Amino acid sequence: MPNLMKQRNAAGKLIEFGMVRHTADEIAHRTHADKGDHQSPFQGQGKILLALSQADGLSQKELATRLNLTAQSTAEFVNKLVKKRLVTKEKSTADRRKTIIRLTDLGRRTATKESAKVPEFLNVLSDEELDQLTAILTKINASLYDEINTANPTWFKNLQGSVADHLRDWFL
Amino acid sequence: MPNLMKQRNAAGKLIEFGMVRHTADEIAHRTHADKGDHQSPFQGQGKILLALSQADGLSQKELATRLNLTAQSTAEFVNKLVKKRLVTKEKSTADRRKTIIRLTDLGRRTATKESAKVPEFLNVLSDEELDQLTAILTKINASLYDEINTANPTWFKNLQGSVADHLRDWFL
DNA sequence: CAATTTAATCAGGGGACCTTATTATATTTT
DNA sequence: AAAATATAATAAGGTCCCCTGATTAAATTG
Repeated sequence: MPNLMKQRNAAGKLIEFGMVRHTADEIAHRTHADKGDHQSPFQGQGKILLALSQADGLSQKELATRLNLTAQSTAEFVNKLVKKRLVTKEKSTADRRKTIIRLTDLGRRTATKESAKVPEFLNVLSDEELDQLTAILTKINASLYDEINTANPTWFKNLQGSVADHLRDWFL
Repeated sequence: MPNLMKQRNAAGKLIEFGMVRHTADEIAHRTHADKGDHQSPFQGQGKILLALSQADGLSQKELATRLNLTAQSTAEFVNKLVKKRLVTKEKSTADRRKTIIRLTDLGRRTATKESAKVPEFLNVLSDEELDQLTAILTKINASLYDEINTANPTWFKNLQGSVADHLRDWFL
C-alpha cells in the first residue's frame, strides 16, 4: 500500500492546483473580457456546440442523451444559442415531434476556436516530467472511469463518447 | 524547449482528467443525494463556510474582500446560509454598519466535513508516482501563481491566504 | 380507434455571480 | 456642530448552469 504521507502531499497539491487554476481561469475571463463569451466548452451552451461540431444535425433529445442533460436544460441552451445565431432549429420532416439542431457557420467557427489550446503552465515542465504526468494521469483517469462505470454505466458510455470526440480533434 | 508532442499528450490527458473528474463528482453528488448539500467548498456558500471555519466572526465586507466577491454576492450567500442555519448574522456594536457572521455548530461541522478527504484515485499510484506528481504540481502551481500575481496582485494575495488556510487544516 | 409512449415546451426554482441604485451609519471637513 | 464624504449593507434585476413537474403534439401500439 502506498505511503499515506505521500498520498496526503499529492492530495494537498491537487487541491491547491484546483484552487489556483480556478483563479487563473477567472482572471483569464475577466481580463480578456470577450464580452458574453466566457463559457467553458464542457458546460451548458459550450457542451452543445462541442457535441454538434462532432455530429451535426442531432435532435434535441439526442443531444440531451449524449450530454446527460434533461430535455429542458437542453432546450434552454439551444434556444440561447439560436439567439446568438450559433445554431438553427428545424422540425424533422420524418418525425415531426423532433427538432433538428444544426450549427451555423459562425457556430462551427466558434466551436472550433474554443476547442484546442495547450495550457501554458505545461511550459514549465521538462520532457521527463511531461511523460511522468501523462503516465500518472492515464492511471488516474482509468481509475476514475472505473469508478464511474461501476456507479453509472450509462454516464460512463456517454462520457467515453464525448471524451473520444473531444480528443480526436485534439490529437489530429 | 520541451517536446511539443509530449506537451500535447499531457494536455490531452489533463483535459480528459478534467472531464472525467467532473463526471465523477456529479455522480458523487447525485448518488449520495445529501439533499441540498451538493456544493463545492471553493464556490459560493461553501467558500464562505470555509473562510469562516478559518476565521469566525468576520464582517460581510471582510468576507467579500477575502473571497474576491462583491458585497452583494456575499450577502446573498450569507442569507442562504442563515436560512440553512449554518451561520448567524448580528450587528456589530462597535460599528453599527457592520454585520458580523458566525458559524453555528452545524455550520462548523458542515465546513469541517467538506474540508478534508484524500481523493480515492490516488490509491492507484505508487510511492514514486506520488512523489513525481507532487513535484510536478508544485511546479505547475508555482507557474500559475506567477501568472496570477502578474495579472492581479490583489487576487494573488487573497488566493495565497485561502490556500494557506485550507492547506493548514489539511496538513495537520 | 383508443391507449400509450415520446419529443418538446411552459412554469418555476436553486445555485453562482454581477451591475446599478439606495439606505444607514460612520468619519471628515469646514 | 453642520455639511460633505466615505463605508457597510440592501434592494432590484440580470446572466449562466441545471433540475423537477405539468402539459401539448405527434407517433407508435394494441
